Amino acid sequence: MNFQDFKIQFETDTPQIYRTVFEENSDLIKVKKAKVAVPNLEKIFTTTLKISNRSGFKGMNLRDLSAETGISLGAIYSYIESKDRLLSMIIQQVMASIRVVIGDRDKQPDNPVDRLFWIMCTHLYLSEVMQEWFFFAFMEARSFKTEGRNDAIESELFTEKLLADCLKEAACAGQIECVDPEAFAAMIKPLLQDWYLKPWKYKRRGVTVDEYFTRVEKFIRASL
Amino acid sequence: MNFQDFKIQFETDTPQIYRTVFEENSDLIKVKKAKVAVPNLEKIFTTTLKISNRSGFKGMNLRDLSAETGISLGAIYSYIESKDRLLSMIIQQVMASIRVVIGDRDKQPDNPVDRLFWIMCTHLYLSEVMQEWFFFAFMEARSFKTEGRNDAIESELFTEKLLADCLKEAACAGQIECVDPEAFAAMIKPLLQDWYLKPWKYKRRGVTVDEYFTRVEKFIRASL
DNA sequence: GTCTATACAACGATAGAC
DNA sequence: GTCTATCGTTGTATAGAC
Repeated sequence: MNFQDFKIQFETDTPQIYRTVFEENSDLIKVKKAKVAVPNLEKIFTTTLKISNRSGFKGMNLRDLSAETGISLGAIYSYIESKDRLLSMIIQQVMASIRVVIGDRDKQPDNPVDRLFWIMCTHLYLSEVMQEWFFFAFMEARSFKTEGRNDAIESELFTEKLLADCLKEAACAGQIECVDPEAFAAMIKPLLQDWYLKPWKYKRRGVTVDEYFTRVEKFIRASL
Repeated sequence: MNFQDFKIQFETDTPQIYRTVFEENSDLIKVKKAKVAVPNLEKIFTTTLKISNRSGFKGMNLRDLSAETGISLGAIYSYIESKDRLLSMIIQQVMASIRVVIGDRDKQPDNPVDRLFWIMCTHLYLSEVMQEWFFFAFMEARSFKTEGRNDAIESELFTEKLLADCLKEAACAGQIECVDPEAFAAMIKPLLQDWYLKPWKYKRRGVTVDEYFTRVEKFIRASL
């Protein structure tokens, strides 16, 4: 599977990420008609990501959000409970997406080495499709208070654990040599993160996701 | 050289990083006695880093800074021109430190492969000694307006270029095989950054800088 | 459901006494 | 040099008309 296939499948599988947001937060969203609410939620979320990724979530004020979405300040509060709640909604959505897409057992290959690279590849593809979301979650996770913070740490370790498990299993089966799977997994993670943390670098150099994956794969295989 | 040696040398070479700050900004710092100003600058800077790295620079307010430093709000303005200026002073200081310590031609080994690992090791050590500074610079660089932003990008690419140059030179000399030095250098960088971006992870697992360097070195050598 | 107008709190920054 | 008190602005959030 290449990125194009993934993108098409992602867009059909999850026709509206904003419909999910709408349904899961129906208690605090005052606008009840999906046909009205969903497009406005999309505007609010995408604009929040756009402004925040430029100057930080704390640096974005709701008047700017109102101006750029074209939705009045008062109306915005029909869609969000508070600014803080908007933050946690976004981060929760990112963590849920990772769990669903990368953690999907049905699609994971059985062979541990294949699974390792499947996870890496899928993570890269997902972070490309949701680049602004991933960037946002990484940058703003620390602003979370106590409970949310632990979730964020859990999430960081979730992918890493999946990777480490593949390495352990492959090492046991004698497919590869890997003395410290946990340490090795910890080195793969930042390579995946670089893709969504510095998109400007790779765009500037004209590197595509598929090319980037090939690089990382080659790099990793050399050490196994 | 191990980390202990580096740390001792760093602390004697740069007796007070805050004296440098004091001297280079004497035009806007209203307090003229070094004996008074330097310790207060230290309080202001270290506390800013502490609070900001918890909740972001925009999330820190000057009343909290005043409370935690024990310096009154009014007095703080004898040391900084504005909050924005405080931000840029910190980031400039980080970039200057990188240039001085990692860019020091006199200490760099001549052999390109040795130089590659010297740069990696020195970068790791410096980022350990100045962890809070590095973390801050990474997280807050985007808040910079126009001019400062370019500096931050320059700085990100500075280390990468040094690494790429080593790889090119080593490849030409036939010491290693490396088809795309630029791409390879771009993969080393995030491995160095992970050390100061997620210190909690490595502390929790009891991994030291020296151990981390050994891991990364082994990892890189396998691909050369 | 969406708007304008406004309440109220928090923040950066300054004035002026000591 | 350092303090307290305060100004003026900006920001989140709500009220109430349409």
